[in-house]
Amino acid sequence: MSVRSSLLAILSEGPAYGYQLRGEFDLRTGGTWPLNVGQVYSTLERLERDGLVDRSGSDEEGRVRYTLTEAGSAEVRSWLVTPVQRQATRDELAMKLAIAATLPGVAMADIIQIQRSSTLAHLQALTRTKADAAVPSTASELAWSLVVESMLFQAEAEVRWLDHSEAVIAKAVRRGLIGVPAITQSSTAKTEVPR
Amino acid sequence: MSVRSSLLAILSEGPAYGYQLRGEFDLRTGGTWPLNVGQVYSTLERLERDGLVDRSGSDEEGRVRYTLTEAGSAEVRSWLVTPVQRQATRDELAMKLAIAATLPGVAMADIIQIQRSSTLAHLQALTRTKADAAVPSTASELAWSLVVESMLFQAEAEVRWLDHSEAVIAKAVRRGLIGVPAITQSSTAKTEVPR
DNA sequence: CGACACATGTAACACGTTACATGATTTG
DNA sequence: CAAATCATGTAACGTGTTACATGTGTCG
Repeated sequence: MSVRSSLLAILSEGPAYGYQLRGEFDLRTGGTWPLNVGQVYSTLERLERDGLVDRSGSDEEGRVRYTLTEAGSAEVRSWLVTPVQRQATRDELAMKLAIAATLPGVAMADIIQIQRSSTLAHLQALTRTKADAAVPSTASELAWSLVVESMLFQAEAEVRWLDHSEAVIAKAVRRGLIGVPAITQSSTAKTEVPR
Repeated sequence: MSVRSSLLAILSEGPAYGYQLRGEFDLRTGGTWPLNVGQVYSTLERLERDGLVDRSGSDEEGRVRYTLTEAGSAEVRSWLVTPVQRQATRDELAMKLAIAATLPGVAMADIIQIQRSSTLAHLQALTRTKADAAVPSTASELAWSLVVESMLFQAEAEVRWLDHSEAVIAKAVRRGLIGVPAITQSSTAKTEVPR
C-alpha cells in the first residue's frame, strides 16, 4: 500500500490532478521508483471508491482536481504515526536462501556469490550516485538523498549478511548438515534429484 | 513471486500434495511467514495453468500429487542462479520517510522516533529468539537461522539509517530546508495545510 | 460424540503494473 | 507538419491473501 499512501499523503498538501501527482511522486523520490501514470489513475479511482478523495471539479485549465476528504486526512495522519512493520513483510532474498539451503544438490556457495556480486554492483552504483550528488538544497533533494542512503545501508547489510551466511553454511557443510553437489560434466545438464 | 517460486523449488525435491507443501514451507522458514493453505492451492492452480507443474494422479492415500514439469525444473534452476534485484523493489519505509520529509507541518523527528522504537522492539525480540535457539542440527533449522539473522542484519541497518536520517534532517531544519510544526494546543486537532 | 487436525478447493478482493486508446497542446 | 509532452482513462492481468465450504479421519 505504499503507492496508495504516498499519493494520499501528497494530496494532503492540497488538491492536485493525476498527472501532477506522478510528477510530485517522482520528484520526491528522485525517480528511484518510477511510477506509471496509469497507476496513478487506477489508484485515484480506488481512493475515491474508498471515500478518501473527492473529485472536486476541474482547475483553471480543465484538469480533474482531486481533494482529500476528512477520512482521507485522517488516513494520512494515521499513516504518518504508524510504524512500518517490516517483520510481517516477506523478504524475498531471505526466503530464497532459506528454501535453497534446504534443497539437496544446490550449490549454496555459488548462489551466495552471484547474489553478492549483484548487490556489490548495486552498492557501487549507489556510492557513485551519492558522490555525484550535491548537498541537498530543497526538501525534495533531501528526500531523495534519504532514499539513496536507505538503499546504501540496506545493501551494505545485505552483503554482510551474505558473508555471514556463507560462513555459517560452510560450517554446516563441514558438519554434514547439508551437502554440496558433485562437480561433474553432467551436473550442468538436467539432473533429477529424487527424494 | 516469492511464494510461487518457493513452492516450485520445494517441488523440485519430488512430488508433493498441497497441504504438505504448506508444512514444508513453514518448516523451512521456521514459521516466520506463515502461509495460508488456501494460497498454496491457488498458487498451484496458477503453476499448473502456466505448465510448470502437473497433477500426477493421487498418492497411496488419495491425496492430489503435484509434479514439476520440465519447464518447471528449468524455472527453478533459473530462479536459483538469478540474483534478487532489490533496487527495483519499492522500499515502503524509505518511500514513507521521503514523502513525509517533503510535506509541510510534519514532525519528522517524531516519525523517526516512532519507527525506531518499533524497529528496536523487533530487534530485541529477534535477539532473544536467536539466543533461545539451539545450534542448528538440520537443514531446516539452519534455514530458519538464516532467516532470523537476515532480519537481524536488516533491523540493525534500519536503526542505523534512522539515526543517520535524524541527523541529516536536523541539519536540514537548521538550514531552513524544511520546517518543524509549531507545538500548539491546536496542532493535535485537524489542521489544514494550504499550498 | 465433539473437537480438532488433515485435505482440497473456490470466490472474492487487495494492490501493483502494464499496454493501449484518445485527444489537446507544445515545440523543433 | 511531425514529434513529443501533457492529460485522462480503461481493460486486463499478476501475485498475495483471506474467508468460507466441504469432507475425512482421529483422538479424548
